[in-house]
Amino acid sequence: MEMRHDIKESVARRRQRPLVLEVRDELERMILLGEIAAGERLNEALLAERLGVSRGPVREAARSLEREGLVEAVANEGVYVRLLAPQDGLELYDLRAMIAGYLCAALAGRADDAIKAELQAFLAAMETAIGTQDEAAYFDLNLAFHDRIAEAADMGRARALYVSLGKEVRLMRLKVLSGAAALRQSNDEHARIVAAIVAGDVEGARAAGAAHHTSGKRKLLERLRREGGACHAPAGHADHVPQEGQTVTTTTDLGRIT
Amino acid sequence: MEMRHDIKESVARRRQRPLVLEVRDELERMILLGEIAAGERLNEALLAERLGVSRGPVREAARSLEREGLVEAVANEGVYVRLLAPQDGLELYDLRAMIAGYLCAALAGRADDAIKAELQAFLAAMETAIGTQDEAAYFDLNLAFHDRIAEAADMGRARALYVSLGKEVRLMRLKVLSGAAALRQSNDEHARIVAAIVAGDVEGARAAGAAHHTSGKRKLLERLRREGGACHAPAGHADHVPQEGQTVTTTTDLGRIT
DNA sequence: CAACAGAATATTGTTGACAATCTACAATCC
DNA sequence: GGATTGTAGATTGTCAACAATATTCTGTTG
Repeated sequence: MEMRHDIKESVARRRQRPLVLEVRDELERMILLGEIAAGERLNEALLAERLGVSRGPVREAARSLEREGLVEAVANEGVYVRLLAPQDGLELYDLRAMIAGYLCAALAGRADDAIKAELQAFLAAMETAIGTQDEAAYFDLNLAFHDRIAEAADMGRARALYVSLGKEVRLMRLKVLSGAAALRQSNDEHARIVAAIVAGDVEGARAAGAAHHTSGKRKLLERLRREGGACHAPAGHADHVPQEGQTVTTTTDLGRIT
Repeated sequence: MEMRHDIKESVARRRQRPLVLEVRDELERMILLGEIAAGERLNEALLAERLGVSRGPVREAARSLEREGLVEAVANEGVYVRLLAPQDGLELYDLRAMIAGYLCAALAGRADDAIKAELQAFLAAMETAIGTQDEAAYFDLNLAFHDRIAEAADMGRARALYVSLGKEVRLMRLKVLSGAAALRQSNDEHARIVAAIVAGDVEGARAAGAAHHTSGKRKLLERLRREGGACHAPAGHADHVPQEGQTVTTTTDLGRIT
C-alpha cells in the first residue's frame, strides 16, 4: 500500500497552523508595510475574500492585533489601523528605552562566552554593512541584533513587550536609520552596549541600552520640530483617533518641547 | 436644541455594547477572581452557554485576553489560563516598577493643584483604613490611588501597560497587602511618592514610584524562599505543557507555562 | 496484565447565513 | 438653498451547523 504520501500529508495537515494565525501575520505584515495605511479601516469581508477565508478568522485576528496596539476597534463601525499622535510616538520610545535597558542589564548579568561572541560578530557585520553603505543589510542586522539580545536575556514578558512596542513604533513610518552618519552613530551605541554586556557591567548595559533608544526619540523630536505637524498624514476617516494638537511635553532627560 | 448631558449619556449607555466586550470583561473577572483556576482550560461551548451567547464572541474575547497575557492558546486544543513560574512573577514586578516610575515622573512634571490635593486625600483615606484595620478598604483605595496616578500622568500606552501587568500579577494570587505592618509600610511609600509629585521632583517621583513596586517584589522573593516552591499550588490538572509539534498560538514568546 | 488499535465522544476550527447597525444619497419641506 | 427625513446599500454583529482534530473508552491481542 502506498502509505508514504498519505502519512506525509497527514502530518502536514496536523501541523497546519490555524487560519487565524496566518491571517494575523498577514494583516500585521500589510499594516507594518503600509499596504493598509494608518487610519484606514479594515474591511472584514474584503480581507476575508482576498485571503480566501471566512470572516471569523479575520475578526479573531483583528481582536488580537487590537490588544497589541496595531489597530483600534470601534463598535458597529469597524477596526482601524492606529494613527499615532506625536506624543504617542514619544511615549513609545520612552517605554522601549526602559525595556531595552532592562533586557541589556539582565543579559549583562547572565551572558556566557557564546552570546558575547555572537554579539561581537553582529557588531562586525554591521560595521561591514556601513562600509559598503548597504542600508538594507544594516537594517536587518540591527533588527536581528536587538532581538538576539532580547532573546538571550531570557525575559519572556519583557521581550514580548519590546517586540510589540517596536511594531507600534513602525506605525509611524519613520526612516531614522538613513545616512552614513546615522549608521555610524547607531553602531557606536551598539558597541557600547556590547562592551558593557561583555564586561558584565549590569548598570552600564542598562544605561547604554536605554541611551541607544533615547537617541531614536531625539531624532523624532527633531523631525517634529522641523515639520511641526503629525507623524503621518491624517486620513479622512480617522476621527476616532485622539489628535488634539496640544503642546508635546516629555519628562525625560531630553527636557520638554513646547 | 440644548440637549442635557445626562440624556446623551443615557442614550450612549443604552447603545448596546458588542457581546465580545461583555464576554471579555466577564472572562477576565472569572480569571482574576480565580473562578477559573490558573492552568485550567476554557471550554468555549460551556462558557458560551453559561453566558447566553454563541461561541463566536467567546473566541474573540479569548484572543483578546491572549494578547493581554491572561490566557494562552494551543492550536486544536484550547486556551488555558496562564500559569506563571516564579521568575515570570519577578519579571512582572520589575516591569511594573519601571512603568510606575515612568508614570510618577511624568505626573510630577505636570501635576496641578487639583490632582495634588486628590492624591493627598487618598493618602489620608488610606491612613484611616489602616487605623480601623480595614484591609479590604485599603486594598480598594490602593488600587484607585495607583490608577489615578496612571490616569493623571496622561500616558496612554504606559497606563494601559501598567494596568495590564497588574492583572497578570494577580494571576499569581498573592496576598501581599496583609497585616498592619505591611499596610504601614505601603502607605509610607505612598507618602513619599505623593511628596515628590507635589514638590515637582521628577526623578524623586520616579525613584519613589519604582521603589514602591520593588518592595512588592521583595515580598514575593521572601515568600519564594520560605515556601521554596511555585507561586501557585499546582493543581493536578494544571500541568499542561506545550510540546513539540504543537502550534502555540502566539507569534511572540509570551513566556513559559510550567 | 500491559500494550495497542479502533470506535465513540468531546472539543476546537471554519464557514455561510441572517440580523442589527451604520453610511450615503435622494426626496421632501421650510 | 439648506436642513431634515426616509430609503437603499454596505458593513459589522451574532448565530447555528458542519468539518477537523483531540481525547477517552473499549475490546482485543500478545
